[in-house]
Amino acid sequence: MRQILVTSALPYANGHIHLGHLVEYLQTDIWVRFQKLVGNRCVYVCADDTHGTAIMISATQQGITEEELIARMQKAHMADFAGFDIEFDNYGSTNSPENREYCAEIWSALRRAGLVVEKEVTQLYDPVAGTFLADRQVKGTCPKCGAANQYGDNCDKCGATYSPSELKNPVSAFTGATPENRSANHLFVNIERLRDFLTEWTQKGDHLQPEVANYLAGHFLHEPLRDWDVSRPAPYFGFEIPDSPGNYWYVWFDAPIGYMASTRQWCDRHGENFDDWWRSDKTEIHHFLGKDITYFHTLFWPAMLKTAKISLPKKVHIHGFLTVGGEKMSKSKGTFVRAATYLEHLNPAYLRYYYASKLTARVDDLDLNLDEFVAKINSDLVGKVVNLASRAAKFVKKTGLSAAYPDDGGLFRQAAADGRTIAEAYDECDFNRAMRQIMAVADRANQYVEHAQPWTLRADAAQAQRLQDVCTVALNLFRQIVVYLAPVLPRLADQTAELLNRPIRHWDESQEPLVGTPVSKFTHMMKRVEPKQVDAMIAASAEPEADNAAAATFDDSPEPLADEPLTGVCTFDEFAKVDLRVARIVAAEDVPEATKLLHLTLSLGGEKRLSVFAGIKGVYEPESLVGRLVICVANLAPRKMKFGTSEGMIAAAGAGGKEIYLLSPDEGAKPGQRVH
RNA sequence: GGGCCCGUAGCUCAGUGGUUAGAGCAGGGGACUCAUAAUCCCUUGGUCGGAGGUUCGACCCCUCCCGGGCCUACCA
Repeated sequence: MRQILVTSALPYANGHIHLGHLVEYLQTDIWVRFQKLVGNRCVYVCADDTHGTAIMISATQQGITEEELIARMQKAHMADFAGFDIEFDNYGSTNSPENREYCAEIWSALRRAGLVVEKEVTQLYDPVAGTFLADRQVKGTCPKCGAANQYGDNCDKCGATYSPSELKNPVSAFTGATPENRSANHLFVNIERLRDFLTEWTQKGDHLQPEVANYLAGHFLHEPLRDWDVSRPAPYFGFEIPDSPGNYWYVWFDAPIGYMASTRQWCDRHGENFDDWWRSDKTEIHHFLGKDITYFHTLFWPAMLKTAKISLPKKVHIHGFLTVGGEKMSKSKGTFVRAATYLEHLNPAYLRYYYASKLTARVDDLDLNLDEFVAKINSDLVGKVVNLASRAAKFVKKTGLSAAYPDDGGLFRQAAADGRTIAEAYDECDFNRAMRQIMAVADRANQYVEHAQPWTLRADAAQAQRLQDVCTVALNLFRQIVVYLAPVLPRLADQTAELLNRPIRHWDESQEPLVGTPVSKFTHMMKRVEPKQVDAMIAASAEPEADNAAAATFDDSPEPLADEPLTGVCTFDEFAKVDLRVARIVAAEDVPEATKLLHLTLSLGGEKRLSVFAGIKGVYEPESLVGRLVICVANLAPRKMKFGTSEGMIAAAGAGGKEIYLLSPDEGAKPGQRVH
């Protein structure tokens, strides 16, 4: 039995999980579930990556503390992962005491090894945000062609390159302030001194995919490795460096250490010894990550681990990016789909299978083609796999499976033997190959049913035994397929366990046929995907194209959002409970005894009226309201008030007091229409 | 500006320095009706992005070009 520790890259706490992230978490989760299913001891840890300038600035813009921001985002991330059946053994945060502890430990090892050097760095500084800026965080007018709103390093329009100080009208991308030059001392790690080790480790021992090893050899290791800048001056959201007050560890220093910190939390919860997992040959460590962060994990991270005498990863599995319809994900096209949005429209099993069917052990990008997505789910999962149970189960509902496994022409044995190559494909992360082989088993099973014609057998009472046998074969082949698919489709495995009254706990359940068990009533295990559902998801994800030039001229204050920060995620179902309607105010009268209330009568068209008390007295005159359209909550539970019962609520923005702004629909809206 | 990856049938992808380049889906024809318009049988379809080169021989090696995606820009 292998003992395996698995990580996925830590998602940054500055944004929500989207379909691109899920390539990695699903790939990892499938691999982990496979390892657990075959009986290996496997622990899967992850955490939110919470430090850095971007978090600091976001928090300021939202008017909340960094801690609040990262706590909210962690909650959202964990909900998204759970929604996709991604099961971490521990999900931590880089802003944890455990992480600080391991950062200090590795840091002192780097110091002891004499690898830390100090150098002065001159950088652009944003005096308003009070923070240093990378070149990319400065924008201005291109000095060559005059194109507006270009980054501080080169021009997208004419391709010219320059330094940020050459930009005309340079501004901070965060605050719009004019940046200035400032110098500060930074701490660097001299990894050139570990060149021999890094060359050996990256080029030998199968720790990396071949293309990754080649890339490193050609791109980094052919020249002296530059010192790695691992500190940032205050203010910075992160951990202050103990022996360098006023300096903080750069987010990329403490992020991978978060793998250890998260493991530590798991160990503490389970009475495990941390050193058995990170300082022992008996544990294999596997990292899964995207190609953009290759060098952090294949040069700096091994260098840190080596120096601190901590276990090196056995394998770093690097994957490509997600494209949708062959293109980069786009917010304006609606292909930048958040995990939460997907879950409102589609079953997570669909995406799990689709990605599995496309993932290989290589670094290639993965394309999500939406038409193919629909076709593949309907054809493979519903048409081939679930169909097997669907066409056989009801014939044996009364009898259960045969007492002895009948002659099936060697089909079960063949598929059992296929389990070995399927398992190999899983273990090598070649899920595409595994899925192809599993579907081949499903094809053979459908051919078998076609040939055996249970629908003919059932018409002849003398063939009852034969009918039961045929269905026993069909259901066993189905179950075998479900075992093979269990890492990808855990819910299907559970449903199958219920149908056949036998849990699926181990890969080896695919090796012996199941006989003599009762068969439960068959219910649909997975619905076909309707293209309409996919369209709805894309429509829900589409954001109008932001015109950068125009956006720059708006100068909306961040205060309203800061005063009332965004609330937690609301699912579509929750939102759908609120029935918002267009309504016409047909009567409005003062309530003399009340200080804030007006009594409004709303028409939803036809005879439908709602009597509503609204707290807008003194802001709107009753006469001016009659005839206008508003948006109301039409299904709000009626509420008894001092002056009568209020049957709804009209929607308005503003802080209250004199600041109340009723919402109006655009022209053409009709009373009674629902707001979606 | 530097670099990486990809470009094989309509779509998504396998594939090996060597006989007639494969699969799934889609398309066409037929069968069946147990099943979520599912299944089964047969079948159309590719000058392997383009141009050179190496080789007895290249889709697979080299060069250049074109197209697509991505990373990075001296805090790699």
